[in-house]
Amino acid sequence: MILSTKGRYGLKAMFELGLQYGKGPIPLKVIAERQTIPENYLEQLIAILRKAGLVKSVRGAQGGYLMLRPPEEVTVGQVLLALEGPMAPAECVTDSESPKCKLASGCVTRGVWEKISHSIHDVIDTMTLQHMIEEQISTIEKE
Amino acid sequence: MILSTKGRYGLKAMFELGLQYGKGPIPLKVIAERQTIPENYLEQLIAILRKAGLVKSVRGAQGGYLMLRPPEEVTVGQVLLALEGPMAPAECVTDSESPKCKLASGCVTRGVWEKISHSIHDVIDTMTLQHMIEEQISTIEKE
DNA sequence: TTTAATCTTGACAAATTTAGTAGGGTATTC
DNA sequence: GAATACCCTACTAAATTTGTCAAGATTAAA
Ligand code: FES
Ligand code: FES
Repeated sequence: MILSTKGRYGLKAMFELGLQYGKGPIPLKVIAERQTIPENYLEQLIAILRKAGLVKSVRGAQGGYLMLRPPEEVTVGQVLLALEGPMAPAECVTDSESPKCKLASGCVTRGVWEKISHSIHDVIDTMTLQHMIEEQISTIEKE
Repeated sequence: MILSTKGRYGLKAMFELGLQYGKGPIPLKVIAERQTIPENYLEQLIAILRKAGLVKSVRGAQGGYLMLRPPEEVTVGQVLLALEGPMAPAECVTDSESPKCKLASGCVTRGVWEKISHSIHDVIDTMTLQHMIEEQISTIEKE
């Protein structure tokens, strides 16, 4: 159960956008180079993030992408939700309105999925891009 | 990021085998019916579990499958590892010997993947089939 | 106003995974 | 030897993953 490159590339890209926050737009090309992501593929990923309302675009020369909100307000969970769908082991433990599992009562695995889901969300819903940035700074200082 | 049916069916099947522990082999057909899993497909899944050393088979009439160890000693994590591969968001935070991520130092997302991985394993490596069985019994009693 | 930078959209596609289906073979028991 | 049940392999339709490519729209800057 490894995440797809969508989530892995996408979070790296959002980190770069977080670093840049408040300093104007940054073109995709730069992000793609820094994080070694195929530029054309990243284009598709950032389109998803744009539609999810996490970033906005500025067209034309000197244009690029920028975050709509400060990195303190954007959680890892929001990014992964947009790119990977609900971060839960089964649909029935998602907040989505589809209860799907009719067998919910009497289902022997539901309890497990709920516990896994909660533990994942404890992490990703509290961790923001700002936390990632701070962590990165402190590991660099140690070298 | 929803688990595939491999993991979802497989854990349900292991639950049934856990219930049956100590009472002789149980045929696949019964498990498939109780948990509504296509029998032929379950055959492939249980082959994986057998190769992983979690169950053994008894051939012939009155045969079937049984768990090698008591349900207290089998964790959800062992089952999911066999069926879904490492339960981590990225390869680099797996115990496997492939360090893959050459960029580990300087990687901005690794910290996130580590935290997610730990929180998942906190749950699945401590939860056993016996826990699932007990939980199931207590929810039935409440009705 | 022209040019270059940049986003936007949509098409295409190879490789892999998912979620089965089908069927013949083998071992065991009654 | 008939019934039961595991064992193994092959096949497949559909979806997802992981991109690549090309044409066009928009805007800033020269
Ligand atoms: S897997 Fe959803 S209720 Fe059982
Ligand atoms: S994703 Fe593995 S070290 Fe960065």
